[in-house]
Amino acid sequence: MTLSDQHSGHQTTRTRHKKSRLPTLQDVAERAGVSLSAASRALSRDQKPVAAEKRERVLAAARALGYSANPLAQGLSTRQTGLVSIIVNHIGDLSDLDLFDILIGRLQDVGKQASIVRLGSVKSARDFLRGSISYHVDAALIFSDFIGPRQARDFFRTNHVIMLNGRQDSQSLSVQPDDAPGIQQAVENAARHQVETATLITGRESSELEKQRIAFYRTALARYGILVSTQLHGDYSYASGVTAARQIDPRHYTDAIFCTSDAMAMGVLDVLRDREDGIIPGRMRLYGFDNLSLTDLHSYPISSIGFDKRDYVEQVVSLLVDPAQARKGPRHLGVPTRFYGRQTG
Amino acid sequence: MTLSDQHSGHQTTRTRHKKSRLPTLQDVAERAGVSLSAASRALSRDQKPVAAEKRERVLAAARALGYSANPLAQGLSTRQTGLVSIIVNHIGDLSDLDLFDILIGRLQDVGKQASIVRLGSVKSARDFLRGSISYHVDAALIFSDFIGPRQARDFFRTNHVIMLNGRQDSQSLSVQPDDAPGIQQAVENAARHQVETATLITGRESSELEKQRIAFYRTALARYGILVSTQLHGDYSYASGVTAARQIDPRHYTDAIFCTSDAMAMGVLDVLRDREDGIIPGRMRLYGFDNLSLTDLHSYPISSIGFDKRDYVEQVVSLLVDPAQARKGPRHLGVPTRFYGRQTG
DNA sequence: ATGAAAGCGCTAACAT
DNA sequence: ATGTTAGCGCTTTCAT
Repeated sequence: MTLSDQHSGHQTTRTRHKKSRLPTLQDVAERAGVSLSAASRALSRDQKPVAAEKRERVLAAARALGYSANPLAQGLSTRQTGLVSIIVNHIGDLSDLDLFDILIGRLQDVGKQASIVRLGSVKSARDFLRGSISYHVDAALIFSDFIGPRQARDFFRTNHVIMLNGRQDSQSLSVQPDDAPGIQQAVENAARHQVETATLITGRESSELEKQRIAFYRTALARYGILVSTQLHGDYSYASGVTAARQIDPRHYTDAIFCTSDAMAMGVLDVLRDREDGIIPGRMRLYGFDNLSLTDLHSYPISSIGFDKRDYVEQVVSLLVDPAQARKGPRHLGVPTRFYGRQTG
Repeated sequence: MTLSDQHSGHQTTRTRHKKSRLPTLQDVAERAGVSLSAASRALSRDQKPVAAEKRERVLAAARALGYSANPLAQGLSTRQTGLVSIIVNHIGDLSDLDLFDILIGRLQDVGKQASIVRLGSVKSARDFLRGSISYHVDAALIFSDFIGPRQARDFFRTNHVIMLNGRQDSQSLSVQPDDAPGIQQAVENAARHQVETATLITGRESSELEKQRIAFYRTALARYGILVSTQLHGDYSYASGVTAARQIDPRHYTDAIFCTSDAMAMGVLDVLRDREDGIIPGRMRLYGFDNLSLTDLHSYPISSIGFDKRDYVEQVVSLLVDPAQARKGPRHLGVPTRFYGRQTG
């Protein structure tokens, strides 16, 4: 590439033999009659030293050519891809779609692209991640509970891993809802309505998170003198809520049911509606968990416990945008839950 | 980089000054005592000429180092990133979550990563896409109805744009459900149950797709001699279903309601349940559209019309994996819808 | 079969 | 402020 080439406004040796590529920075520089680096500086998002007049020429050339930087090439230099991967089990595991929508929107706001990685099963996790782009992203948001903090650091050899599945250690960054206040408020609500006996329908007790959550319920219930007559296990799903509700002995009086997911609560509600044999929806208080938007439907007006999704996402983004700062400040961020009263509670 | 360096198993000049980078192909080559290109060939997924013994050494070295290729760098050479972007308005616009889950899973099966781009609003679309990675992906799947086929080709330099929003032209690739059979079957079902008068609750008639759908309904209804007593407009949402249902005049007898979305049908059902003034759920047949998994819930046992999601995704993937073939074969693929009978129909 | 070398498109020293 | 140059990590000619 000779100097005279660079100043010609026409096809260059480089562009000639490639048929109709996208315009490159090289092309822009040539058209503007400046050096490659000058063009790079002019187009850079942070203020780099360029003569105002020169910058204009470059910008004009870029516009004329319909130039758009290749993030891959940029990434190769800067080691920043602009890609953030969101690691989930299945899509449905993100119990709330709204959260997902807000998260992706905010990521885009701060110049990141969301890439969804669906793990599906435990075994494939490690191998899969190694092979994929996820291995080289700016940050990874771990929603999947298949991955622990150590593995996460091992997989992504970056510090930019944010644990959102409740599995954190002292070294990791994390954001986690604080279940206590919401549970406390829900139980208080029950107590105010003269609830004396409660049934607990929980998820897998293998999860640390769930164990802790159950402890919160029991502590709060005890505080108000509410007896836990039964504890049943489900897997957070609607179907498991149905199954659990059917196991409740009608003769065994209970005047409130607390479920650790809204989906289970929905299943419970549908069973209660079908039964005329002692447990009547009108007399029974039902509390869910997650505050799914589905609980706004007329047919599932279930009181629930949840956190502010925008708040949550904001915490995640704050860890993302300035990881240096994040490393100094608190590594584990929390967002409080609160009680959302509806018809059933 | 001297030859002796290459044969030493220790830190090389290159690795030394970069603090703890990920191992590169260079590192693998050095450890295996082969050239860079030999290592590349050995690790290539398609069979390149390498001595079997050499390949083994390279593979071993790669394993020992925990090497994993950098897709960005590969992409810079091959112009293939392994990224596919899914362009949507909002996440909720993908009326079915399941579809999303299946799609991402299958993309991963064929070695692609899904990147979600949330457009949010029309105006930002063009500018946004130009700046982002999406501009340089292997393919773009357009679910957002903000983007037409021409714009899509303009945005993404590639031909690998698949229109999934119903807005296609002769040049574009597309997959689209064929609404006719499902509608025909639903109407036939109504006719078999002595339905004589029907109400139609539709979405925005500005959409070509919706207009066509309505035409299908009217044709099928006419064929069975069913009278359309009223046509109301909603926006596909639950809330708009509620609003529409409240507008139905109780004195105006109708014995079936057809909605062009399940969400609207859910709203309608909830209104019907509340009303005791003439329209009784038991006597009224209700048909939705989309076959949402929510219609499997006890409280919304709504008969619906939908397509097989796996089938649909398979069509999309088929266009993706071999675009050359796709360009020869049919460019517009369809998946048939069918009727899913539940309690309400 | 194999290695050297030339890119892919860009950024970041490094001089000037 | 500006241009030159050396990478970023990989694939691919092109000789051998």
